[in-house]
Amino acid sequence: MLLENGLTSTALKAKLFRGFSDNSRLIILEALQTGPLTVGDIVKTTGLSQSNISNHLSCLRDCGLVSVEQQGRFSYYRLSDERVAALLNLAGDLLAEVAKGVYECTRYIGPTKSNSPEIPLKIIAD
Amino acid sequence: MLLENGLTSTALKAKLFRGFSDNSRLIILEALQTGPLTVGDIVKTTGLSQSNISNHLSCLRDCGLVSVEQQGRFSYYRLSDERVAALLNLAGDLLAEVAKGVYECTRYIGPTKSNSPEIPLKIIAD
DNA sequence: TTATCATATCAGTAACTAATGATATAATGA
DNA sequence: TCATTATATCATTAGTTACTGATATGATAA
Repeated sequence: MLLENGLTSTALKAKLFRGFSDNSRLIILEALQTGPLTVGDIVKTTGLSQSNISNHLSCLRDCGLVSVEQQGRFSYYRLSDERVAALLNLAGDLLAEVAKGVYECTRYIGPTKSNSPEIPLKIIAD
Repeated sequence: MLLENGLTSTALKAKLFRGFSDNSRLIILEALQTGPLTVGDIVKTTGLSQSNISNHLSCLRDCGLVSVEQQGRFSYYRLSDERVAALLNLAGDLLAEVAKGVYECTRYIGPTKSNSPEIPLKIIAD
């Protein structure tokens, strides 16, 4: 389907998946699966820098994956819909049963610098 | 959870989502939702170049999202599991009802060169 | 007001990756 | 064998993007 702006629905879907495809964003989304959190809470639980988290939250908010509620100086973030969590869980199932190869995949979908282990990849399941 | 190689399950999940986060890969996956196709079939239906498609298929195959069956000179590719299609469909639901903002989002999750419309983005839903 | 706290914004940089074009491999048919 | 077909591989390049550090905004309290 071609939309009025020239983007196909497939291109939009790819953009949506990009929201989930970054390690830091995924860490944030999974932290929010436990319930609403302030930015400070997320800083504490994830160890990511404040500006990094704010940048990602801005992105996730614009895309509609999370929502915010202001309370004084605090911003409470939460997942905007239970289907966001459903997508995360379905991906977990895929990872466990279907997409085990992701573990060893270093082509295109390579580990980012911050996640690169010094030790070489090693298969722990057979 | 920290795995033996230093990768967390969250980092693995991010890698998995990257398989779905590229426009060309998604075009290929959605083409395969109609059934098994050869590389040549995918070239015809998508208009992408052969080497580009082969590169992406190699990636998708390594990760376990698609599987191949060789028949003579032809390689028949198909989605490896119905849950791959399920994830695509769930993303479609999210796009329609929750993540409408992706449409306008130009921060981080920006349109790639090949998908950039010359005309500016315009909201068609209110 | 002034200081402090919580969060947001932004430019610059380093790193990542998709696409191309050339080439390699491998199977089939003449 | 030689030509053709189908697919795979690979280096290069151009474009994308995550992170940092500095700064801005805005709310609360002293």
